[in-house]
Amino acid sequence: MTKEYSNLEKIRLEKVEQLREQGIDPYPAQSERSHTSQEAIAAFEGVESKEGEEVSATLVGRVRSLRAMGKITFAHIEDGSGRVQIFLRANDIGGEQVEFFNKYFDLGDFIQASGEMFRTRTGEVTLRVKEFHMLAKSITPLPAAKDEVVDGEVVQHATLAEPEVRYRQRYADLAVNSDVRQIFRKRAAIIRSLRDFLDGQGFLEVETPILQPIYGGAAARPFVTYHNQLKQDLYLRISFELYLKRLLVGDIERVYEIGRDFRNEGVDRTHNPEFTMLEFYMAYADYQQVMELTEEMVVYVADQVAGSREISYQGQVINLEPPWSRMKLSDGLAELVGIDIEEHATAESLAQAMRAKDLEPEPEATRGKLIDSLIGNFLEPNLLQPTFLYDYPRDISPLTKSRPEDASTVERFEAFMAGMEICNAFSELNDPLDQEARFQEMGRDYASDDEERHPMDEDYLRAMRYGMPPNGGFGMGVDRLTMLFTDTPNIREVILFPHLRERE
RNA sequence: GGGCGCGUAGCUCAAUGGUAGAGCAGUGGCCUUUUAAGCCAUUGGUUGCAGGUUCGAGCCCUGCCGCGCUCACCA
Repeated sequence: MTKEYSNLEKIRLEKVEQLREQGIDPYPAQSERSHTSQEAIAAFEGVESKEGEEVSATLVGRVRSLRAMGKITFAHIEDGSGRVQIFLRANDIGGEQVEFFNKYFDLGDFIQASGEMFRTRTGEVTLRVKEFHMLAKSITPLPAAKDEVVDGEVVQHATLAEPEVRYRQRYADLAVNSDVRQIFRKRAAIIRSLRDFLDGQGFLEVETPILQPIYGGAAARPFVTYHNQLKQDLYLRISFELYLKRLLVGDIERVYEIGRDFRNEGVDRTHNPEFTMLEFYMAYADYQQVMELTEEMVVYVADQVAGSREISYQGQVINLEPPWSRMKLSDGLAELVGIDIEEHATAESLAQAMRAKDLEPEPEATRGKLIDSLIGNFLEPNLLQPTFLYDYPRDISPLTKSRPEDASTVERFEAFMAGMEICNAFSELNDPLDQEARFQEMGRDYASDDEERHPMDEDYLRAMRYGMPPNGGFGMGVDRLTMLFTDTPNIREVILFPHLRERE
């Protein structure tokens, strides 16, 4: 397939040809810079008041605006540090050079320009260009029409808005929307601060297999692939849990991993087929201690990246200051749904109570799955301020320690804020006999073709039989945390290349 | 997967079923301190794709493709 060039592209291709005919390489390998644009501005402002001092600079960047006015031309170029105005004048470089610039430079081209910094009559620190050359010619016009600078802020007019194009052509989105670049800088800062925090707490960062012969650690459908030489199916991990806990058996007391999980499930505003997870496991801690560490960690991130413990998310102010609310799951459901799950020990009984409230329980669901649906439908959307919901039903928590005083519930919590689930944590089950029984229970409760069923992991049981210290574990969706801190309503805004259906 | 909505020039958007348009970008001019520069002129379209209804379809109908919102499943 050959590309059909648009009329605008054809004109620029012609310019490329003409440059080559003049012996000018439109894509040279060498470039130089003495200052970033902001460094050059700062350097000039530093010496501006001093007599006879000049700032010479060689700047590089992308041409973002062009104002040709006969014998002079103004333009803005943008580099990683920001924008700076450049000024070409026939008096300085001759009329032919100005004409050359006007003829061959388009919006989006990369340029290198050298000269002295000065301040224009209207007060903008600007590079008076002595020399310039093309660093890379842009063929396809960037989809930005016009920018305006108001009080140092770039205001964009009629900029790329179509979400489909923004996600499919993220490069154009980033090139044109500086606020999008800002989101991904913040994302990196969030991940860096999570690492800082955990490293500071004595956790060891590890990497465990993404291709797993047996998937586990969560209830989700996996992606399946095949290894040719081993002649076996492998699954892309749906969680890191079972591998990280094997490391506790290996006497690593505190361990974490930040990486990608893959779940073959629906795609929507808060779900991407691959997403970034943080899991940590902490020997000699239980879920109550993990709760406290969770608060500390999120507040640490807030201090580092937001500079405030109050953040604004989609018009809501969220106060991250510990301690967060703690709500026992059964109390929460009693209050918000009016059903006391402790009075309904079986799925049948609970389903009946739901029907009495005009709810439609899913027919084959277990008691735990019914409770889970009540959480998702009634609690989650209402939990705007940070809240720990704790003590979950046993049958949807097959890796979690039961509560000593009530074997039907387990020591597990999830944290919610802004109507979103942020993390999931528990006192990890370390009794190999109980664990084996749970795997068998799962086998009974789920149909044999239900891919969400936890497969029996014999090696994991063997590890546990060697002895696993009591420990608290934690998992958090990093993308969702990033959504909170960047005030974005869609997970695709915080993933550089989100999955869309393939086109053509 | 279901429901609702959207898809028009490079970008942002118009267009009662009746000649597909504007601003910006582009092209050609004028212009030596502009900054959404200005002024004059001007190019640019298989209206997502394929059918149908109609004298006539961007608009109405059907199917398909893609995206968004939403419900279901999930983190």
